[in-house]
Amino acid sequence: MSETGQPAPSEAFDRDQQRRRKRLAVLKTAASAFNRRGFANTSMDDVASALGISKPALYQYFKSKQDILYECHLLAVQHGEAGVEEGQRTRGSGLDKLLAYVGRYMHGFFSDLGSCAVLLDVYSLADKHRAEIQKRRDGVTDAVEGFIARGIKDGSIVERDAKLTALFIFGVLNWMLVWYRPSGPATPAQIIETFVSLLERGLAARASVLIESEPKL
Amino acid sequence: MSETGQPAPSEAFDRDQQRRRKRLAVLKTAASAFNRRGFANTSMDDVASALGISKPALYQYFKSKQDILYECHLLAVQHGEAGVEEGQRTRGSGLDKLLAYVGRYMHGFFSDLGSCAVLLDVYSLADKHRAEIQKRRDGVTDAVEGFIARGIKDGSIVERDAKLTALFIFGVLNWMLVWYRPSGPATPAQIIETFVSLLERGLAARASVLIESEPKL
DNA sequence: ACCCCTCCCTACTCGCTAGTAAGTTTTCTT
DNA sequence: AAGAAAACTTACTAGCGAGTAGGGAGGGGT
Repeated sequence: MSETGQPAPSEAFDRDQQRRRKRLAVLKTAASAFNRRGFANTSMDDVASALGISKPALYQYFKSKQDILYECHLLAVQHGEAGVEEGQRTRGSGLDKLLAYVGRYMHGFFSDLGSCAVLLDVYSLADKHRAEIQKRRDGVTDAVEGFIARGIKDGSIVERDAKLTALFIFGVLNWMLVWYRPSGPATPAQIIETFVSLLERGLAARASVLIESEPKL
Repeated sequence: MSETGQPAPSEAFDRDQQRRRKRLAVLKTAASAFNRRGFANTSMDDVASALGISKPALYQYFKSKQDILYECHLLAVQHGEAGVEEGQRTRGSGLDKLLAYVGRYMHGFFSDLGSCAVLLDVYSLADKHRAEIQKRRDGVTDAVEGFIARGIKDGSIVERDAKLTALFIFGVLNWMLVWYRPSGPATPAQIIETFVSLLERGLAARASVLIESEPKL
């Protein structure tokens, strides 16, 4: 009926496809620069010349500089929320749920977006956007604290302040955005394995992980 | 001999003293704002009105906005270096040295400067200052990695990548600057205790800490 | 009483950059 | 081939904020 009648624009190089790819390239380039040098220290001209185009070309894909930042934050918070869902889905102790969250979040962070996400510079967002991001972040924080509180109750996590423990974990995770470069020496898999086991040993009430390595001497 | 002959300006209200106190107030106010909202989002007018004075008054104490940032970074890196010295002074395993570093750093962070330190926005520094700060930070990083490597060798730290482990720790420590408020619910002592024991358990080859809590069930 | 020094104010300048206007090249359609 | 739409360019505008000029108030020394 109301279909526009286009014969499914076929091939891999139709207009919209290209447009989306270019848009993503802008997002990635900008995010990388934002993470490296900071949002305010990155001009739109910087982003443009990094892509080999001129500034106004950027405005075909994003309404404003803040809009780019907003989408970066959206991606980051979506990964957080995906991690929370993973934790809720996971059957087991509070610790199991927590580690499921951490694993899912890190996996998302590394895989699908190089490092499009930004965490700092929330304040650079327009009030309306900032409120939304803050609220969704708070949701993630609450859920993670919930996993920890549950773990403390069920005995899988050694007794400790749930809020402080959450801040400990967020520190580890958020700092990745500052130092991680896809070109760096460590592979995502190594990073995930190291960090998860550091957290697991630090939190676990039972020293289950100790088994895997014989004591030296 | 070459003393200026002033009869030691006596009391608590001599000129220089007041000046230094005002200067410190500027530094603390600015640093707090920088940490909260970011360097670029904080105008000199903001800082001034937070102190109840006008912008040009600030320029009596600091040459430029960047100068304030530079001193914040100096304070931060000095605490890092003090931690490294503490670690080097400490006799014992690599783990002991590492934990001495962490403890000293956190203690310095909380006590003497509320939160004057800034870590992000290194890029907002002038090139010359940035180079210095980066270099000194690299020194701290190397030393911490050294503690970890030593701990891996002497068996006090469970085998793991020293660089990644250092990044894990720096994440925890650096993120404090973002969330810590002196007015917050947790006391510095609680935070130090919780974080140090989380790190110790995560890193230690022997589960020495387990002794302190009876297994539940 | 006078001067001078410190401190701080109001009222500017000037550079930098986000965003826009208007024209040009490219690319798809028919 | 013609024409229209999309993509991108150069050349601007406008506003924000760091830093400054220059003046005024207060206090301590002589």
